Amino acid sequence: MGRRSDHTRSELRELMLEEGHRQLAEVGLAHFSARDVAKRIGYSVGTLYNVFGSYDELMLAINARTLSLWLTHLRTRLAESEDDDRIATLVRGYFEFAAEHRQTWVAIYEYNLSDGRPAPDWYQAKVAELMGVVAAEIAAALPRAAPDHVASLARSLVATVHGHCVFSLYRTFNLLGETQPVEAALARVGEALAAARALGS
Amino acid sequence: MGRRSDHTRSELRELMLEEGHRQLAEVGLAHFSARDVAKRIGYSVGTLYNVFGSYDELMLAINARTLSLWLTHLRTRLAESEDDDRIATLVRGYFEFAAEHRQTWVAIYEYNLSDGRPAPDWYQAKVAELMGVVAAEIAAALPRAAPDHVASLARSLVATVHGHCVFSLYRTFNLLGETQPVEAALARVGEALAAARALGS
DNA sequence: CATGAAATTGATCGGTGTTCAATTATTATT
DNA sequence: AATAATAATTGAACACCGATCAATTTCATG
Repeated sequence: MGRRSDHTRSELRELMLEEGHRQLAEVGLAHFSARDVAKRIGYSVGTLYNVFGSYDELMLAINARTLSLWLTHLRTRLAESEDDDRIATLVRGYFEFAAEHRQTWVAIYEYNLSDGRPAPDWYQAKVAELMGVVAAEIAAALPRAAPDHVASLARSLVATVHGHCVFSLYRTFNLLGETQPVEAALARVGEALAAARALGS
Repeated sequence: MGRRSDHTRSELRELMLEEGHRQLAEVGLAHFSARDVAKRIGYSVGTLYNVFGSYDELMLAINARTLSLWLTHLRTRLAESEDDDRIATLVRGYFEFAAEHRQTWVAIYEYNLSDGRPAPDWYQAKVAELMGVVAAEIAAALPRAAPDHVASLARSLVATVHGHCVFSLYRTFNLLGETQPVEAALARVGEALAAARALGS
């Protein structure tokens, strides 16, 4: 009983993406199932494969959606923040989003494409957009720095914050003696910026 | 045709662990299969489950083995290094090991126990041992620092290096314009130590 | 040699991603 | 309006996976 005109192709895609994202947030990557996503919106597995082509493409689309949500989260925090330390706002925003969207955030990093292929350009562009937001704030914080240096420092600082965030969320590494990962990350970022300023002036 | 006396229980465990580690290194976590491990050493699935009890315990044991290898790698590098910057040696050792043992190293972080249970104490102790090696070098580098401060800084610096290492190994995040992650990590660690020294003196 | 305990097996279960012939629904053509 | 062509949808089938457990085989003990 096909319902060819119930939804257009793009409506169907949107339906699956929405349900897929909800599903991933609920059960986590380990228990995520494309079959279930299809079932929950009342279609069969075959239709999902007709729309997305493969599990990889579905997961990529879901992760891209998470990246978009993350981007708007960061931009909103920047816009509404009273704090004039915009980089600290970014760091806190990084942790906030990861904590609030644990499962979908983790999936961004834990899902690797089959046989280790790199992500397609459109996806990498989304990641670059996120990095761009950071780079812009770092450029503002270091007016005298060269663009190359800013980009490279942005990557390094994101890596720094990411490392702290990962260690705070993964229970496997929860060494006893709790730390304050956000404060530690802020300290490391602050030191790096101070060092860059000292060198650049 | 059971071969009850071919191997003792611990020999069997060692066999499975060895083959499991080799298998994981070859095919990666995504294609790793307990069935295959059993088959390759000439036993059936049931026997593997008789020895390890569950997939979780097998993976935990394999990851623990990777941690041990990592530990000896770091200690060896420290012992044989001509460089008097022992912390730089540690940082380079971190990257070296991750690059040389990609699949098994990634599994340490990507394998999460079922339903999110925390790792058992004996496993967390292994992780703590690794952290201890780092903490010892940081304590030596900051003679005037309080032990609490050293431990907390050690965690933060490991997180920093880890973040850089992850970004350098995950192809999904390979933003164009390659960086030198090792150098960046060394710079961040150096700045943090300099800041700690400036504060502590 | 007999017996009972321990080790080993592999069929079985419910699940996964993926494929694809068959069916159904829509559109185009006559 | 009837028919042909096209597109969408289905779900059974396949080859895997982790996990279970009754049946079998091995071995030490009496």
